[in-house]
Amino acid sequence: MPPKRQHKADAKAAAHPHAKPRPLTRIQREKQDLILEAALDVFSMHGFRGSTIDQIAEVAGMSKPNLLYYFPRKEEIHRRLMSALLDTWLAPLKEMDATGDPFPEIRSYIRRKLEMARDFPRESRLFANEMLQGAPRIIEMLEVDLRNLVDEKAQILLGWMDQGKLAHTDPYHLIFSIWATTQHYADFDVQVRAVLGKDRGGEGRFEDAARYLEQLFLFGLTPRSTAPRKS
Amino acid sequence: MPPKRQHKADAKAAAHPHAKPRPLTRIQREKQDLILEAALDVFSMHGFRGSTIDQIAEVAGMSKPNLLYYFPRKEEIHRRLMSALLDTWLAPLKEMDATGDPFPEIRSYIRRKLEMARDFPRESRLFANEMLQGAPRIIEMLEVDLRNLVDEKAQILLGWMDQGKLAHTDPYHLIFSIWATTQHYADFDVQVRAVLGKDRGGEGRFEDAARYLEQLFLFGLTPRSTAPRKS
DNA sequence: AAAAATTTTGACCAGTTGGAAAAATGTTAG
DNA sequence: CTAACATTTTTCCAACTGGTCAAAATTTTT
Repeated sequence: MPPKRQHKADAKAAAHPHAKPRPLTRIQREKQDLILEAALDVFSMHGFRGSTIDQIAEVAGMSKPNLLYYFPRKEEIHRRLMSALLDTWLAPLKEMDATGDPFPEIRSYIRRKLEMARDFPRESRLFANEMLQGAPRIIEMLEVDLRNLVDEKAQILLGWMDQGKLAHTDPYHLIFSIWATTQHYADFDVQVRAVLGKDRGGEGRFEDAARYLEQLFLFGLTPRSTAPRKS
Repeated sequence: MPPKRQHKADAKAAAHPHAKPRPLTRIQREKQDLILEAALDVFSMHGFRGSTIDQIAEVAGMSKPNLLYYFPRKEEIHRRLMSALLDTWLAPLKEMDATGDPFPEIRSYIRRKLEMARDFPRESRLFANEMLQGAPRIIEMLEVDLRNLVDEKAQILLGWMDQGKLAHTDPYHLIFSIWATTQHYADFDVQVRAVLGKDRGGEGRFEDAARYLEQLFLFGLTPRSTAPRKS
C-alpha cells in the first residue's frame, strides 16, 4: 500500500490520535489567521449560506484550493470563528462581580459591551447572523454555557435587589436589554448612521450612546424633580 | 412579426405604459401571496443571498418555473417584501403623538413594537438581515423617509423634555434603545429561549419583557427609595 | 362548446458552488 | 546537495444556481 498523500497539515496526527500533533509552522499560523480574518468579513455580512469560499479566498488574497488546503471545508472556518467568538463575547458578562456595587458593575458592563460593538462590529454581526438563522451551529452552547452564565449573573442581580441596592425587576430581561441596546450599534450600524446623518453619525455616536444608556439604566427616564406618575 | 408570447401577467400593460393595467385575477393574487409568504419564511432566515428560488418554491408548494411566472426575478420578490415591510415597520412610530403626554405615548409605542416582535418575528428578522448586509436595497429609504420620520419624532421628544415632562436626554438614542430592546425578542429569539429555558421561555416571556421594559423606561433602575448615586 | 387567455410543467442552459486530485514548486533538516 | 516535507497552482467535477422556453394543461370568455 503506497503511503497516502498528505493533503492536510495534520494528517499524520489524525492517523495516530495519541501522537503529539506537530506544532503549526509560521506560515500555517499566518495563513490561517489571514483566512479567518477574511472569513469574518464575508460571513458577518452575508451569513453562512450567503458566503462563498471563492469570496473568502479573494478577500484573503489566495486561490480557493489553497484556502481549502488550510481549512478542508467551509463549515470548518465558520466553526473556528464561532467558537473563538463565544469566549470573547461572554467575557464582559463574566467580569460582573457580586462583591462590587450594582451601579458601577452594570455601568462598566455596558461600557465594555459598547466598546465591543465599536471595535468588533464584524464579530457582533457574525453572532447576529447566526442568531437570525436559528443558531444551528451553537445552540447547545447557548443552552448550556450561556444559560449557566446568565443564571449565575441573574442570581447576583437578585441579590443586589434583595439588598435594596437595585430596583426590583426581572434580571434576565435586564441582561437582555443591555445586550440589545449595545449590540444594536454594531448590527444596525447602517440604520444608525442613516438616521443620525453625516454630522451626528461620526465616531461621536458611541459616546452619545454611552451617555444615554448610562442615564437610561442608572437613573431612568422619569424626571428627577417629578414624582413618578401613577398608572 | 409574430405577436410576442405573453409570458408575464402584465406584459400587455408594460407594452403600453399608459394603458390601464388589467386587474389581477383571483389566482394571481392568491399565488403571489402564497409566494410572498413562503419567501418571508426563507429570506428571513437566510438573507437574500443565502436563499434560493427552489427553496421558496418548495415552501410555497409549486415548481420553480411556476414561481418565476409570477415573479420573473428573485430580486422582485425581495423588493415586494421589503417595501411592504417598511410601511408596517414605521407605523407604530408614526402614531407617537405630540399632543399626548410622553409616558403614555412612549409606553404604548413600546407595547406596539413588542407586539410586532411577537406577532411578526419573520418580518423583524427580514429587516434585521437586510441591516446586517448593509441595507443595500433600502438604504435610500432609510436616509430619506426613516430619517425624516425620526427627526420629526425627536423634535416631539425634545419638546416634552423642554416642558419638563421627560428627562432631558438624547432623543435619537432613546428611539434606538426602544427599537433595540423590542426587536431583540424577535431577532434573538433562539438566544432568549435558550437562556430562559423551557419553563420561563414560553409565551409569557413577552409579558415579562413588557413589564420590565416599561419599568426600565418609565422609572429607571435607580431604587426609588434611594437618592441617585453620585459619579 | 369553441376560442382565447391564463397557468403549469418538463426539458434545458450557462454560470457558480463546494470540493477533489494531482502535479508543480518551495522550504528545510541532515 | 538532497530527500522529505510543506505549500501552491492547475485542472477538473458533480451538484446547485437563477433563469429561459416551448408545449401542455387548465381556466375564462365568448
